[in-house]
Amino acid sequence: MPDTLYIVDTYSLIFQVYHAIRQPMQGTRGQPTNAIFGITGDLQHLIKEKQPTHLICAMDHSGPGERETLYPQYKANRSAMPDDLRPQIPAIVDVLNGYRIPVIEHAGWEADDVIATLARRAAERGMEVRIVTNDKDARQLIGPRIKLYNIRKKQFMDEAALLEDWGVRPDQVVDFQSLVGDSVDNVPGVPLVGPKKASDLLQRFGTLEEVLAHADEAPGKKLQENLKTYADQARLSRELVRLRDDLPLEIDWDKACIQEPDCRALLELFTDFGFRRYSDEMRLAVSKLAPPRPDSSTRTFVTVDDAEKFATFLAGLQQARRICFDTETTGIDPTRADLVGLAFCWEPHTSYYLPVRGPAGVAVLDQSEVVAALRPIFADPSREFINQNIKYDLIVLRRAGIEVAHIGLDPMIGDYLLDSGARTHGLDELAKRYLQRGMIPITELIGKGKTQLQMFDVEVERAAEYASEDVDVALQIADIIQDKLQQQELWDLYWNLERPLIPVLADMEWTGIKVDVAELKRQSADLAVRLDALMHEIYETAGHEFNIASPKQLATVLFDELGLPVLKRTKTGPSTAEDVLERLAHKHPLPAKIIEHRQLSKLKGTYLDALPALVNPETGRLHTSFSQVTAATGRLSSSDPNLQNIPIRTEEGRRIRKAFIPHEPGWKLVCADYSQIELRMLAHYSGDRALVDAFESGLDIHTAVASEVYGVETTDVTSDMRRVAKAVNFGVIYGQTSYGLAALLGIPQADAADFIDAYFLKYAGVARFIEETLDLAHKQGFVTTIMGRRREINGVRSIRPDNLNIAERTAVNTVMQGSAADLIKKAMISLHARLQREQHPARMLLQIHDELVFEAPADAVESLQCIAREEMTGAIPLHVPLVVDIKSGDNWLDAK
DNA sequence: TTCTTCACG
DNA sequence: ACGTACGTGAAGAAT
Repeated sequence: MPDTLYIVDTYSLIFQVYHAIRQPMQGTRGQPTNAIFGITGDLQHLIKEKQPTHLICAMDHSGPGERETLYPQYKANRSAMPDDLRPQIPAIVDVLNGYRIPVIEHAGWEADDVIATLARRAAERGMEVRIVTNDKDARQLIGPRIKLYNIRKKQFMDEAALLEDWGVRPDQVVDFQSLVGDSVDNVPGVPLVGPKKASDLLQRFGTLEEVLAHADEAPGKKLQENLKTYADQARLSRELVRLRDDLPLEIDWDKACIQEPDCRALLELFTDFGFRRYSDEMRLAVSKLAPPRPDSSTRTFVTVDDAEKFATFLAGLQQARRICFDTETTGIDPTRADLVGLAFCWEPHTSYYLPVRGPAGVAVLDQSEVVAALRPIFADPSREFINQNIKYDLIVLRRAGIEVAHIGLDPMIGDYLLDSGARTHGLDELAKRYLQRGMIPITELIGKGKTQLQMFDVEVERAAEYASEDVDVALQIADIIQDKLQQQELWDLYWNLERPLIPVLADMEWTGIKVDVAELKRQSADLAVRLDALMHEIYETAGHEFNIASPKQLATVLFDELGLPVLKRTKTGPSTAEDVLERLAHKHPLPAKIIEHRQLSKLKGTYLDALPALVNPETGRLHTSFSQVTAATGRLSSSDPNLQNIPIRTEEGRRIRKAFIPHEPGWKLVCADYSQIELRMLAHYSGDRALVDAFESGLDIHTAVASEVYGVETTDVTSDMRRVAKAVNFGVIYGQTSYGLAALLGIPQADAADFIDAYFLKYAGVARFIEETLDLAHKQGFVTTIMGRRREINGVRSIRPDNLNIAERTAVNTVMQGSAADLIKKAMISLHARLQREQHPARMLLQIHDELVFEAPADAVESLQCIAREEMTGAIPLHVPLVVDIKSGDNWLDAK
């Protein structure tokens, strides 16, 4: 492959994107950024998608050029640079520098001439050249190695494409333009000659001179006259249009090679411009620039591998009050992981590793002796234990027979509270951020992929080095994060909410939930039959077999073969998402069948077939993992398996819940749901009288809102009115647009807009709350939930058009979603404590954002309901009543 | 690894 | 010009 050079006509691109992005965009200091944003996107597209080996940006040099000397009116029709574009130019140069893309300009000549020169010289060196421009003048440069690239349409123009468009060869382009003229650049041309005539004439006579010489043979009297009268004007035009490709440029081709960008500089720029996504990407790139690992001689670690060393270690540990520890185990699922070793650190730079399992024949400690000796120390509430992701170790230790009484700071969770939007809160990441150092990657010990080893296969000394680094680093970082949490008034949130939640979640994960595997298999077999029949119907309807699960193949069938209209596109092609298929369903029988097939195969693949494989063979139950640090709003997330998205909305899906059952006969599942928790939060925050009243009245909230907005009695609210009101109620929480509401309800956008207006008129307090939230978000750069959780928000505009932008929707939604998350966490903690205190047999199993699932003996269900209702409704006093619906049953379906 | 789709609140 | 209601996780196809 020859080298490929992309030459960017930078100003051409700047004007394109400036005019393309009409929405006002502002950086953190209020400066306009739309063109910078557009250019950045274009550069990334070029670098990532086109993958050139070389890239150069050509820019006009300011000041009059030689063409003006030749023809003063040249480019006189070009409007001056807009005021909000000019200040963006230096910023764009900064971005180019950040990407280390050379900027080339040449006094007195335009970028076009620079481009022409670069293109010729590069082609002579054997490079493939692509010129990124919309400027028609550049078409004269097209050649065997030189093409134009239209970055907006993502299309190349070569000789063939040129012939198709203008009907001329590249060497005829100058003559073509001289005949036609160009009103934008104020190039005169010959009157009456447009693209079509110019093309005909040139095809017949070859060149401008020949056309002028044979003026008499041109069709039409007036045209013949014009060709004679304006001959000199055409010749002048030729001089204006013809580009110079012989500028005396000094080109350092090495500098034009694509280089690693200066990520730190770009991060700073993008942050200043308020480019959320780009700055996130850069932050990621910066974080990948691995800092050096400190010399291992700066810390010591002791491998405690005999009784004598163990005794010495224990004596030291006894003295320690604040202890960082970590477990090395046989796996990542704590409910089935066995101990391989334990690491401890209570003073910086000195740590200990206790191997209990190692490669064959290596001296290790006896696990039961270690456990027996450590048990009372972990159980001592006067000691504080800290660790990265301590919930994992709580479960591992419990499995090994150790309970941890007193938990201190988990740096992972602390970091999450400091910056809930950070991509990860892993220890290696924290080490980079807080200590500017790298760590031994686990893959260095056990490898990765298929050949991955077990921790106990690793030489004990190396395992010790790795494990002791972990605890040492975690302890140091814990101190730093603790300071930051205290400074930022987040300590209370950690200490009294997130920290006490850790053992609650550990308990829930440890307990797990029982599933009826036979029931899942029965349902799976049912669906297999239906899917098979459906598959054959689909093949028949389509006329041939194809992979129904492949959006790409499906798109070919729907849009190419059946000729159905493309209603929506994804980045890579026509969308086949459900809403699209739904709108196509009245045109053809296939889309409906696809929808059904998709739905059933989703249920089968994601739930019915996947869940049985995840049942822990030791416990016979499913043990999900709750993450406390994943959702930026403060919600929990659930994975491996995700038990927060078990189907409920369709009949077939709902049925899956029949397979979730209590772990013992005679027990029941109990579900306790907060009713309209986020809307109640909205009422609480806004204090809106009408909304608070609606909740106090105890009426169905959607009916109440419909009655208010439509101005009818609640008894006269139709189901359609309620449906609209319900959508708007959700819309307020999400930061709706009239477009979105209209699409959702299938009503005209104007109607949707009218309803939204009417809503905000009735609920003016809600409108005020949104305004205040946005003001605050803009001023302080973050929003806060009811318990003081913070989420950083970038990109809230100071001057807003009708709709909220993404950052603004996020800001408003986070206050409600996050506050609801705080509330249920608080409830979980007090509920858990109370069940324990009262020695209640019930166990909390799952949390699904506004719902808790328990299991309890049948005769304890009633008391559980009382306790749950009391603790949940009373978790945090609000300005509106909280309502909790509770049901019980023999399985999750019956308990909902 | 990334994209698309779809399950939930 | 682009996208279109917030927040998640998993599966399967394509790259």
